[in-house]
Amino acid sequence: MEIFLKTISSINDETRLKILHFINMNGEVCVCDIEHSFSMIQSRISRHLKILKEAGFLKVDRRGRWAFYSIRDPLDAFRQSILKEISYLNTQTPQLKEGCKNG
Amino acid sequence: MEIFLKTISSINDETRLKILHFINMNGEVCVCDIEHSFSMIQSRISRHLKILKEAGFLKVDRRGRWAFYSIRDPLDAFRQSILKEISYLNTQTPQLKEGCKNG
DNA sequence: TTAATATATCAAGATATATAGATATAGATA
DNA sequence: TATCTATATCTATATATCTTGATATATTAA
Repeated sequence: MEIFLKTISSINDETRLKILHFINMNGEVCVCDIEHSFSMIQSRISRHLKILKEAGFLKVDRRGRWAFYSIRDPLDAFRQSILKEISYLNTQTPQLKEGCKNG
Repeated sequence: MEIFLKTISSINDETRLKILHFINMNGEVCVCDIEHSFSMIQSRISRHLKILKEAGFLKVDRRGRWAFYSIRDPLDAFRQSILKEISYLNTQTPQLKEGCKNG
């Protein structure tokens, strides 16, 4: 029950739905890429990513000073069905903008 | 997006998950049955039922002074997958208690 | 019509969540 | 070491949601 509610509440937010869809479309991205693509301050992005990670949708790979987020793989059938449903929504996702000062 | 968020926020609540599962197990029930089975005040049940109905999970059939709620049929694949996922949760559902003074 | 039952809605207080801005941590580089 | 970049976390405020109790509406029965 707790895990289910954590999963559900993680997608009960338009910003997180957009971030999730953005990562699903673009593959592995770092926090500053999302920050600049969405024009949102870093603390906000970071907080949402944490929630999506703890809900089982995302994984992080830390390389150097960057944290690369991507869709967790393998993903169970229920979370997959949620991702599919989100992809059906007509939500406009921003273009990927490389945001980091050092590539 | 709006409809999706309405669907998601409707199941982002433990009470509603239990009510939804209860109806899924017991078929058609009236408000006072739920009220007495859950030992919750009527306004609370009524409010949650409205939210679940507007989220597309339930339908109402008004007969006499009673409102009978049941799972909407047909139900789309996504909401079906949610119901299935809820049925997997180890949530203890109360026994059905007929709550109305006149049967 | 009057009263009782069933349900819906409203209003106020309590709790949860999102946001921005500030601060902390950690790796890279000079 | 000192500094810069990237990310995470904390705090305060704003906003949304849940709960209860009161009230409103509708149906049935006396």
